[in-house]
Amino acid sequence: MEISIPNKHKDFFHNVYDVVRLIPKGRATSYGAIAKYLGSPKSSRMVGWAMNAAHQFSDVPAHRVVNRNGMLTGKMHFSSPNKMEELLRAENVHVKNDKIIDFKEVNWDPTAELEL
DNA sequence: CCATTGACTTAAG
DNA sequence: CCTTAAGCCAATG
Repeated sequence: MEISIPNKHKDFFHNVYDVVRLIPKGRATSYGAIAKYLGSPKSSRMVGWAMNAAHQFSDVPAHRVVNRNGMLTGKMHFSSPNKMEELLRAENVHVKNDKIIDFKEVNWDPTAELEL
């Protein structure tokens, strides 16, 4: 029987996964930052969609990807609604009221860090 | 093919 | 900082 892996080697999704894997521990980035790094600043939603499929990969720390406001918008998509928050907290990232405290300090911009 | 939805972003108040 | 409205793009029905 065939494996249910939806994709192969398109680009956007694969690209997103690569960037997310590069996010340092204890850091976080936003969907828009990734989208912008990929050349489509307006495709922030697509990044989120890609992350939804990213759960198939163990190397993609989706918990390090939050929205621009530092809010854990995707927490409900994890195995448990609290899983994302715990993962972040385990990396010394303080989360309060479903959003990252001092997000500006833990924010990791691929465009700046990777110096495209 | 058209309509709806969504792990978003930006702008305006 | 919070709310509302509009824009954007692909997947899904």
